[in-house]
Amino acid sequence: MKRKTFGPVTSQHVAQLAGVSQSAVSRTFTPGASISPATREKVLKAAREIGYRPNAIARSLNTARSRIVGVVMSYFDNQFYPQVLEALAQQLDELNYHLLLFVGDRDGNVDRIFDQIMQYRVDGIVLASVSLSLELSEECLAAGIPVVLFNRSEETGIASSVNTDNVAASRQIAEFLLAGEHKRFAYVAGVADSSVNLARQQGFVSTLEAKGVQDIRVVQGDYDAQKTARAAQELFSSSAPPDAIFAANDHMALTVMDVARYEFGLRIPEDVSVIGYDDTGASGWPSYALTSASQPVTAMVNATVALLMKQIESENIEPEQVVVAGALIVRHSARRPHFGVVEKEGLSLFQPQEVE
Amino acid sequence: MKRKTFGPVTSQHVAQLAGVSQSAVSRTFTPGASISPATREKVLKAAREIGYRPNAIARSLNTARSRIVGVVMSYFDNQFYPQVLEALAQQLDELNYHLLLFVGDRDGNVDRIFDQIMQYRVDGIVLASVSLSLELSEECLAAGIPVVLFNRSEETGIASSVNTDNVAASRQIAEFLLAGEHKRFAYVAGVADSSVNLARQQGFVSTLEAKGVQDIRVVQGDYDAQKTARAAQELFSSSAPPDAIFAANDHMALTVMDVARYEFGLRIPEDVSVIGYDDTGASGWPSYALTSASQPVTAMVNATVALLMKQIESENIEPEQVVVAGALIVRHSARRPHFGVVEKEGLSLFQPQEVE
DNA sequence: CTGAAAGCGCTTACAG
DNA sequence: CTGAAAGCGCTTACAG
Repeated sequence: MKRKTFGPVTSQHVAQLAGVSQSAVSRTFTPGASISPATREKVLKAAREIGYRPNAIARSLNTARSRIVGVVMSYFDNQFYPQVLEALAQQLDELNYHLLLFVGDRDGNVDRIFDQIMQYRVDGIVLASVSLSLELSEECLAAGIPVVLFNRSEETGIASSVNTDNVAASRQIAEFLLAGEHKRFAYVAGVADSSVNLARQQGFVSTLEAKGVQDIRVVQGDYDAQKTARAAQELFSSSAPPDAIFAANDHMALTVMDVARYEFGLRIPEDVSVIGYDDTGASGWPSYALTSASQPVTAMVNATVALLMKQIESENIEPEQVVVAGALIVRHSARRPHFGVVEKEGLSLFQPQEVE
Repeated sequence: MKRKTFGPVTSQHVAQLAGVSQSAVSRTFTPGASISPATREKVLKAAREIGYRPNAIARSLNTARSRIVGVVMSYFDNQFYPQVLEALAQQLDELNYHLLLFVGDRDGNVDRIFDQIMQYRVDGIVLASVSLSLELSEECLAAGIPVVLFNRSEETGIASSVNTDNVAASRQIAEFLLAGEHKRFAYVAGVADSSVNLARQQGFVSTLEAKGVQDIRVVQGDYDAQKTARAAQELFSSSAPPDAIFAANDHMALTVMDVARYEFGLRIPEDVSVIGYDDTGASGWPSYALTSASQPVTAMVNATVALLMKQIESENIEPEQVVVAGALIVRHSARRPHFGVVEKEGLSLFQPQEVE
């Protein structure tokens, strides 16, 4: 005697039990299909009785919609990404889409991931992986599947993307530090050719230079804790160590803080100010109290999902670059200037009067 | 003129181009199927030419294997889970399985998730969600789909599970604290009826009681940062505050440390020792240097995937409870005893000689 | 080794 | 509103 509960239950079984055609069963589970309340009820009852659920796989085969979106992500160490993933899963779920997760491996094996994505005929994909974004997005676009780049962009403007205004926010950080009367500046860079790193570095450095600051040091953290620690050590052991450091993201900024305090005995912000980018959970922990440019997860994910849905629905894919508004969240890791910091909803923000 | 690249490419198209039957195409993409090298080559060439990739959806329809495993997870704030997710995605990918992510929502809406899972005919599911594990696992088991509970278990032993030895590890924590000559103990509990919380509390409290310790305080942190902060405040503002606190996981332990230091000006470990469970990334950061019972992510995920595969392959599901070995990682958040701490591979572990 | 054909569980024109 | 039937893109006995 088999222990199997019932084996797979199909619409046929339900039809039989309800005494209707298989089409009728299908229709009662297809929103908007034409079906009388009476037969609908019969079907529903039968379905409940034998525990029937439409087979989504079979459905996608003829609708040519899988209702699956692929998410390519890596760098889970950076709390920003898990936060994004959680929000993405929830929002997608509300729209009855599902999330197939691909972890970009360090080898940057684009082809393999692309292959998998294509095989599952995902309806869309969001690329939030550090490295392999560009190639992958081109391939997907070429294959006609909607893509949105998350927290990254590419020059050609061929793909849609969602970002905060990296240049503007980094300029603001420079101004904040300048207003705090810092003298020796350093930038801890992420992976050198990542779009957000480029934008942040440019916004920061060019603003400082415009104000006549010289000798801005740039070291490579590459979004990696170990490399960042080494970069920080290099900075702090130099003859004229910086008194103001902007790290391209929070994860690196926290590492810089730890090195400063525990390896060099520096006080923050008395001896050195540190600012990050992301405003990720740990940045708010009192042990760090990191001043950081926020990337509003919910708003960014909202925009991403909206973009994706629009593209999935409309045939022709019109690329769109969305920029979500962030703010410079002021905490205690950087000396505060004497002006420009305002209180808002329990947070301190840097919002100097725009003068020009 | 349409801009579409080619539209969906099917095995039919390839067959035509290669001058073979559609079956032949199918066979060249089915490992182990009987096909001559010659026609295989023809097919591969044609496939490459028009960019063909087998449709995984269609395939699963007749193999009755989706090669998808569902992962139900929540509580992404706790870094342990993102770490697990990343490892899971990678290991599954190596076996050519895919990961469909479900985020258990706060409302504990089991039915909805179960519904989605069933609709996609996932081949297996891993439950790593705090709340809704039990009901969900029962439903899935009843439906005949392999389940493994991750970092949780249930009494009936009907479902497979992967855990560390929560009772033993918590007993060890008690002994460590005792050896450090602490006097007033407290336990910060997770969600009261979660299996791991129960086990940790029991291991900790019963060991202390056996040694004659009285007045062990238990407060509820519920795996929630806010509640944990309140619980810690309660602890520290009492007349005889504890000098030794074990929090059911690292995430809560870090919060306790922050409250102790920044709200009560306590020194750690001079005034109070704090120990956690998980040995999650942030615990190693110098700002915390949390002493914690480790949950080896890779080993646990290995075991999970192995269990899942075994169950997917064999028809009858033999539930199995796997216990992965952890260790008490000694850092600086708790006073060290004068014996029992050994150095191993750059880490300090608590390994007193077993006497009894 | 190979092809014709049935079938996986659905959706969706098409007639009625 | 309803059912019979074709078809989605594959896999897999079955004959040869």
